[in-house]
Parts: sequence; structure tokens; C-alpha cells
Amino acid sequence: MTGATTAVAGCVPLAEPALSNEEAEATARLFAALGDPHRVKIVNLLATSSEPVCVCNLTRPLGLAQPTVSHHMKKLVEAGLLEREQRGKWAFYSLNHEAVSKLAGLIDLKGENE
Amino acid sequence: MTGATTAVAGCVPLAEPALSNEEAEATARLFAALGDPHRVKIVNLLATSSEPVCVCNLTRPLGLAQPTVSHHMKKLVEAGLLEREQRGKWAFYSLNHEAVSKLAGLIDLKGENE
DNA sequence: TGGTCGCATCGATAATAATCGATACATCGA
DNA sequence: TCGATGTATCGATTATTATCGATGCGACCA
Repeated sequence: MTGATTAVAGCVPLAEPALSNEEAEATARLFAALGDPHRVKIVNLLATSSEPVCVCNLTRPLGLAQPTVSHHMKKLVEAGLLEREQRGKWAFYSLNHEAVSKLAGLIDLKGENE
Repeated sequence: MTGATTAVAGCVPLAEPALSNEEAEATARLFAALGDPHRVKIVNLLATSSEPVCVCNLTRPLGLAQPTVSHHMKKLVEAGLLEREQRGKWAFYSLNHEAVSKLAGLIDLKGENE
């Protein structure tokens, strides 16, 4: 573990009184992780799969080279949205449902303001 | 107007069976709009303000030049997250609560899968 | 132990985006 | 009508990011 990598950790609801620079950056990193269409598709594929998926099963539906897929997976893991599991020589990725829920909570303005 | 600018329109829940390229791009544009710390702060400032805010009241708290702030406001409006209202020579911006709610709904995986 | 396979990292390149000074446009007050 | 003011646009620069070939690393198999 590199420490405070997962962006979700430092996030604070958007309706919080006054966001600090660090909080704003953490939140932006989280959203930026989903700011790429290929990464949106990755999350979609994992969300609709009942089981973890390995990289070799992502390159074709995404139409990307393997290093590019690994690049995107790393970004999503760093954001805390995905979890990586090594099975033999395969790397299986799955959604971090808790992080996704927390992300949805960040956006929810209800109850926070007016 | 370029037409289908507001990204929110073409968005579909992340847990939908198979996202098309267009849907993934629309969703990514929406998230990318919040993928910048300054824009997160703008949304935060508007979310905590009971009234619309003009650009001249944003430059100082953001520490950015006026053209840069206008640039970010445009991106957020194009994403559909903000609404612009001209009052005399001032441009007032406010949150589009409906779009924000819809954004939160996109992320919600509950009920869609498993 | 050598070969293969899956994946991550490296290095380079191309594309995208943030930033700001200069400037244009529109509105308002005098 | 003229000057002042608030914003948007333009143009240029810098920084960030996506992409992929080449390569390295680890696991598995024969």
C-alpha cells in the first residue's frame, strides 16, 4: 500500500460548507477517474458482471491494447473504485461497491442544504 | 447552440446491461466536468449558496483569473450541471439540481444488479 | 529449467485541457 | 453618446493525459 492513494478517502459531500483545496482535489480525482469513456465502459462491464473480470477479457470489448487497459485499471484502483485480485497469472478486477456508494453519496445534495 | 450539448441528456445508469459508445462518452463528459478541483469548488460554492452567484464573486475564492473562471463555467453549463442567468451586465450561475440528482442516480448500483 | 502466457512498467508521441493576457461585446450610468 | 464595468472569446503557452510498442516480471506447464 502506498498509503492515501484511494481518492475516496479524502472526499467530502459537495454540499459541505467550505471545501478545502485538498478535499476539492480528492473529489476531482475521483470524478476524473470516471471522466474517460473507456473507464466508464470498464465500470459498466464490471457492474454488470457477477464475477471479477481479468484484463484479457477487457481488451477486446474495449478495443484497446493491453497496456492501455492496464493503465486505466490502475487509475480506477487508485481512485478506490476497483479492487484487484491476483489469481495465478491473471489479474481479476471487481467493483468496490462501498466506494461507488460513497461516490453517489457525495453528489446527493438532499438533506445537506435547504 | 450546438444542440445536444448537455451531457446529462444522453446518460444511462452505470449498471445498464451494455453501454454503447455514445452513452459511455456522454457519461464520461459528465464526470469529466467534475474532474477538475476548481470546478468541484465552484459546484460546492453554488451548492452552499441559497442564491445564484456571479463570476465576479468567484474569481477571488478560486484564485483564478476571470477568463479561466468563465472557461470553467462554460464547461459546467455544457455538462448541464449549471444554469446561467443574465442580470444586467452580470452573469449569475446556479446549480441545476435536477441534473445533479440525475447524476447521483447514474451511479446508484442498487436495484439494478445483484 | 526453458518456454509460454498474462500483466505491469517504461519511453515516446499525439491529443486534450488548463491557464491567462489581450480584446471584443454588451450593459449601465452620467 | 461616452466611459466604465462585467463577461465571453481569442490566441498562445504550458501541463496533463491517452495510447501503444517494447520490455520486464512472475506464474504456470512440460
